[in-house]
Amino acid sequence: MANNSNIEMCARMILDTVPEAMQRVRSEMRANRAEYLSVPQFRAMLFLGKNAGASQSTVADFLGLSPAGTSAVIEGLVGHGLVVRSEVPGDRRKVALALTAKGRKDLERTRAAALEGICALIAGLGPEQRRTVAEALELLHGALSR
Amino acid sequence: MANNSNIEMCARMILDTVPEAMQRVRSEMRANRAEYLSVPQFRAMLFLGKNAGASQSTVADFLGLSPAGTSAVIEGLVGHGLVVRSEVPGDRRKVALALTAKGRKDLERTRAAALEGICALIAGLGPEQRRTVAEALELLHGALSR
DNA sequence: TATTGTTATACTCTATAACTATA
DNA sequence: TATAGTTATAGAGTATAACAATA
Repeated sequence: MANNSNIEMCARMILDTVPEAMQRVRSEMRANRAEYLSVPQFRAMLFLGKNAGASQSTVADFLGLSPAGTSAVIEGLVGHGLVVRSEVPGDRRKVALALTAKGRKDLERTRAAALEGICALIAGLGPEQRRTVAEALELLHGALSR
Repeated sequence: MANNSNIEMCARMILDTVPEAMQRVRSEMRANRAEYLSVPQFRAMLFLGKNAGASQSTVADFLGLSPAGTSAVIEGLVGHGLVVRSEVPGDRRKVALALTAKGRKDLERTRAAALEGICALIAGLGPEQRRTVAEALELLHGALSR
């Protein structure tokens, strides 16, 4: 019962705070020179920055989107010249995705701007409070990844 | 410099984890009988459940949306018969919003289902880990609300 | 048959701009 | 002039379903 209230309070905080934080992250991204990159597009680029040559279904898994949705997100990035699709020798169904030179440059800039904006949002927290937040988000990330 | 790395790591965790958590919250809501309520619509209803008679601009502040966007969200709720608009005596520009009886009933059901879904997501965490997460989200909520 | 990806469709989100009505 | 809200418009996000190509 104490256990029950514990887990429910945690769930309530997630329901209250995650959408709020998401709104702010999105606003920060738009405000800080990332006008033409949506959050899913940005996340796809972050993933491709670390996983060059990934297939579209791999990206879909990472983004948590349907194949159709992922296709649309990637299509936008290709349209902006940030990502290229190429064939995978050996399995002609698959598409290998990678950042272009422009994509890598823009990712770097956007990433720095987004981080700066988020730093501004949490500037009011003290060092150990930030440590608590970082630790908790790591826990949450682990729980959601399973 | 240690300070700098601390704040930047926290920002990086936010950028990594908040969108991921948002995806899962949305999926849970859709899966658990809340098919016809989007996250912003649900949040608006939660707010109106505690702030009956609120004006649309008050809801806009809470949601972090523009007046136009808020108008659209509310329009959807009115269309589903979950919210009613009424006049404010004394200032005929304003609109007072409130849940209908159906709205209150659906909110209760949706809220329970959403919490249950989120509880399932974090079931893998231990009690003190959940306490850390809840505490951190409270800190984050406080930081974002300023 | 199962997998990878696309196209079609539909509804919602989100923003900006222009507008009406009221204060 | 300033505020509350709506309408118009546009580009993304997100889902499902139907499809083509490949394995």
